[in-house]
Amino acid sequence: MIEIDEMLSIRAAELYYEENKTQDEIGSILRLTRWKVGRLLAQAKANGFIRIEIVHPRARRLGMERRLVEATRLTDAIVVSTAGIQGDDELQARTAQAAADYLAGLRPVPRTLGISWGRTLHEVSLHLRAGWASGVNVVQINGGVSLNRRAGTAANTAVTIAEKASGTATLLPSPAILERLETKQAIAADRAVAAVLEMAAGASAYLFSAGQADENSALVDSGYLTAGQIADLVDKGAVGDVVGRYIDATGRIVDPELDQRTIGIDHDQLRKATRAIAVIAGPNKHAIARAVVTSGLCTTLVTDEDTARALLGPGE
Amino acid sequence: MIEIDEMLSIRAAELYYEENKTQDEIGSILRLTRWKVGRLLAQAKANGFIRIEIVHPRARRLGMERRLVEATRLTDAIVVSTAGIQGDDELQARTAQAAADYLAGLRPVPRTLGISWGRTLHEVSLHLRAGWASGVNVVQINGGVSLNRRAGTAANTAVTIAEKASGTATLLPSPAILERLETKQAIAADRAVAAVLEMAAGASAYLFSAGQADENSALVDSGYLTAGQIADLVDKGAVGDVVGRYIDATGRIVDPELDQRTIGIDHDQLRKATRAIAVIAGPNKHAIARAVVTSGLCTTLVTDEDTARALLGPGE
DNA sequence: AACGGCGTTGCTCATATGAGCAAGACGACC
DNA sequence: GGTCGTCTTGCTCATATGAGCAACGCCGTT
Repeated sequence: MIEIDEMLSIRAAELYYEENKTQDEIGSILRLTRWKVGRLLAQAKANGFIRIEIVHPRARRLGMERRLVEATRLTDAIVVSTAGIQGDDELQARTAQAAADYLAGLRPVPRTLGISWGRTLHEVSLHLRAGWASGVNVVQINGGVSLNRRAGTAANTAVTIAEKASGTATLLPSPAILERLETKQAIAADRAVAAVLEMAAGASAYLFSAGQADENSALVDSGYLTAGQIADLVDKGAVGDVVGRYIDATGRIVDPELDQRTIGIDHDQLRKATRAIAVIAGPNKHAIARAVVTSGLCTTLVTDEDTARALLGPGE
Repeated sequence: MIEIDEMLSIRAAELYYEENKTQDEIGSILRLTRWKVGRLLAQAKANGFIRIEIVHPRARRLGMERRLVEATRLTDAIVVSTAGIQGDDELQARTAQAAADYLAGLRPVPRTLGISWGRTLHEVSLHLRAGWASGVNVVQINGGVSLNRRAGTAANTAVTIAEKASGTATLLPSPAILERLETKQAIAADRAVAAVLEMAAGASAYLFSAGQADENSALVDSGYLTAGQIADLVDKGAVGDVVGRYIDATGRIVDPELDQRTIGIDHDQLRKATRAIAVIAGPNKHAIARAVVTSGLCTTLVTDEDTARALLGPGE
C-alpha cells in the first residue's frame, strides 16, 4: 500500500503544484475522493518530496535561523538562502547584503560601532544604504594597514560605513601584528593608539568577520604572517582568525605568544559585548564559523544556508 | 514602490512557505492587511521567486509534456524531472523507468512490439514490471549482435521484454551494417531474415532509442563503424542515429549509400507507424532528440526535463 | 464466531484563500 | 483647481482546504 500510495502522491503533487488543479479535480482524474488527495499531498510533503525554494538574493532561511538560535547561545542568526546561487562572489554579496540590512535594522542604533576589516567587511560597507543611521562613530578594533598607505581598504571600510551613517570614523593607526612584544606594548601605550583601543573597548556593538586558517589569509597578503607561520598555527589546531587572533575549534587562542604581539581588542572583550555581529559565510569557513559560535565570540551570526547546515549538524 | 514590494513579497514568502504562517498572521507581523499579503505572494509567484519542485525518481513535468505536444507533432510526451538528480546513471534510470511505465500503460496493448537495441532499451527492459502485459510478440527492428554470440544484450533486451509480458521474442538474425550492398541484399532476401523484417514492418508499436553521432556509439563498439567513419558522417551533418541509420538535424539520411547497407526497418516505416515511442535522454542527446522530433520519427517522446527544455527553445 | 485494536475512509465544519468589485488615492493634463 | 484615468486598497462572497470525528473494514486473538 505504501508503494502504491507513494506513486499516487507524486501524481497528485504533479497535478496540484505543476498544473494548479484543485484537489477535487485531481480526485476525479485519479479516481479518488478529494480527501484522499489531500492526504496524499500531505504525505508527499511529509516525505520531503515537495521542495519549495524562494529564489531571490535577499531570501533568508527563517527556519534555520530559529534552529540556530535554539541550538546555540546566539541571540540572533541571519541565514541567507543559497538557492539559485551562481558563484562564490554571489554568496559573498548576499551575505554582505544581509549583514548590512541587519546592521541598518539594529535597535537601539549603536552609538559606537567597532569593526574589523577584510574583504567581507568591505563588501558589507558597500551594501549599506546611505543614511542607514545618523551619527554613528565607527571605530576599528584591530590593527591593519599602515596609515601612510593611502586608501587602504581597511580604512576605506570604516570610513564608508561611517559616512553612510553621517558619522565619524576612528582608525586604529597601528600594524596588526608586531614582531617584538616590546614594540607592541610601546605602540599600545601610545596616546593615539591607546585612545582608539579604549574607544573600541567601549563600543556598543561590534561587527567583524573571520578568516580561515590558510595561506590566502589577508594577514599573509599584508605581510604580517608567512605561509609557514600559518602552517605552524594549523598544526597547533588553528581553524581561523577573528580580529587577527587565531583560535582552535574550541575557540582557544592557539599561540598566546603571537596573540600578545597582536594589536586590537581581545576575544574576552568581544565575549563580554552585548552585540557582537559575526559575518562568516562560504564553504571553507564552516570550521571557523563553528569555533566562533560555540565559543561564544558573537551574539549574532550572519551566514549562509550551507554553513548554517554544517553548524546544525547532520540530518538538517 | 516596486523595490519595496519586492522585498516585502520575499519576507511574506519566507513566512508563508517556510514558517507555515497564514496570510493573516503574516499581515500582523508585517503590518499589512491580509489581502495585501495575498497579493504580495501572488506577485512573488508571478516573478518566479517561488520555485516548487517535486523531488522523486518518478516525478514528471506535466507542464512541459503539454507544451511539447502543443509545439511539435508529437501525440504524447513523457518528461521526467531532473530535480535532485545525482549522476548520469540516475537520469538514465529515471527515463528508462518512465518509458517502462508508459509502455506498460499503453492501450490498446500492442500485439507486436518492434524494438531497437542499445543501452537505453536494455535499461527499459530491466525496469519493466513482470506481467506488464500478456502475450506481446517482441520483434527486433534492426540488426545487431550476431546470433552465435551468446547472451548479447540486444537479444537479451528483446527476450526480457517479451518474458515479462509472457510473450515471445523474435530476433533479427543479421548484422547491423554490411560492408557490401550485395551482401546486405542477399541477407535481407534470406527467408529467416525477411520474415522477421516483415513482422517488424507490421508491428503495432515501436520502441527505440537514438544515439549521438560520436565515437562512443554502440555501432563503433560493435565494430560496424570506425571512429573515422563517424567523423565523416558528422562532417556531412549527422547528429545521431536511429535504428542504426544516421540523420542530420532535419532528419534526412546523411549517407544514402551507407543506409542502403544497413539492415532493419527504415525511417519511412517508423514515420508511418501509429505508435513510435522514442526514448532519448541525457545532456548530449539534445541535437538528435530535436532531429527525431522535428522530422516526425516518433509519435511519443520519453525524455528528461533538460532535453525537453532544449526542444522547447529558450525562454522556457 | 465474537471481539477488540488499528489503520483507513468519508464525512462535517471551521478556516484560509482567491476572485471580483467598489471606493479611494494619486498623478497627469486641461 | 478641476477632472479624468489608472493604480491601489479594503472589502464581500464563493471556493478550496485542513482539522477532527464517526463509521468502516481488516486482522489477529480469544
